Amino acid sequence: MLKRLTELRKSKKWSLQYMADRLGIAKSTYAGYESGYREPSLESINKLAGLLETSVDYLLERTDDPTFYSKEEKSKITPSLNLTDKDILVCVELIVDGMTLSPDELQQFIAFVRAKREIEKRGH
Amino acid sequence: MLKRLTELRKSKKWSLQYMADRLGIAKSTYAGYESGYREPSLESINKLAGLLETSVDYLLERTDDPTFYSKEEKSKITPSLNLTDKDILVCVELIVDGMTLSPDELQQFIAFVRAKREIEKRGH
DNA sequence: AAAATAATACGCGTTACGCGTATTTTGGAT
DNA sequence: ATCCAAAATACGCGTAACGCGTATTATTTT
Repeated sequence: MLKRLTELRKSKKWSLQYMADRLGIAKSTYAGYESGYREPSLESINKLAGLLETSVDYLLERTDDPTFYSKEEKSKITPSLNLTDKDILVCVELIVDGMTLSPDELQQFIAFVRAKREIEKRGH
Repeated sequence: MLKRLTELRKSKKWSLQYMADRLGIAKSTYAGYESGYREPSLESINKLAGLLETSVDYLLERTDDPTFYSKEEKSKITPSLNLTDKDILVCVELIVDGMTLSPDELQQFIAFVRAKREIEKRGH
């Protein structure tokens, strides 16, 4: 039914005609998306998310968070830790069973992961 | 072309048949998605993102971040990480040699640390 | 090497997408 | 309140393409 299409379009005070023009489709076609009479193609839903500045997942109600970060923005805010960085423990505390991980343990862990991945590779 | 469908499916070592069964469609139909011969419906792409534990936006290449998490899960992020929390990877990406750590790898690591600590204890 | 499982290719019937157009509704100006 | 234009909703039709079954080819397993 894509009711969020309607919500977002109205919040921006855009008309069906305007939306249709931006997408390059007929007004009746776009109207069908909002009413649930028709389903947009993947390409169209992709454009729609861009136009409305949100995620496809929000339009499909897989999430309630309407914000969407571009590829560049994402890399700034997504918490991702490079464990191979030997100074990582200076910035963040890693805990197992309530006890802080020592630098030695981290080193051993990395060696462990590398060995395991090598074995898995050969397995193919 | 949805090449990420292929990537994620293979990384989980699932067959076309298995994917088709999980989605409730024919194998040839699903194969069409990966090859680009067919396009999945919104319902199917939604299920696919769920199955492959990622976002629709990632499947459609609107983002390069494969992780998908809800608002509540996001709020778990803190400067100190409890690796024993089985949902930790939902919030934070851990990287070794440029490759994201899988849940399996983290679990094995925790078991590894516990065993090592147990041995050290006996040494006293 | 044979058997089994997985992946790719193709033809066909039917769904439903997208369009144009017509009708109804809304909102602003007089 | 009335008129009018713009916006929204409804509907019929042609056809693109979806989904299926099945056949063929490739890959893995025993």
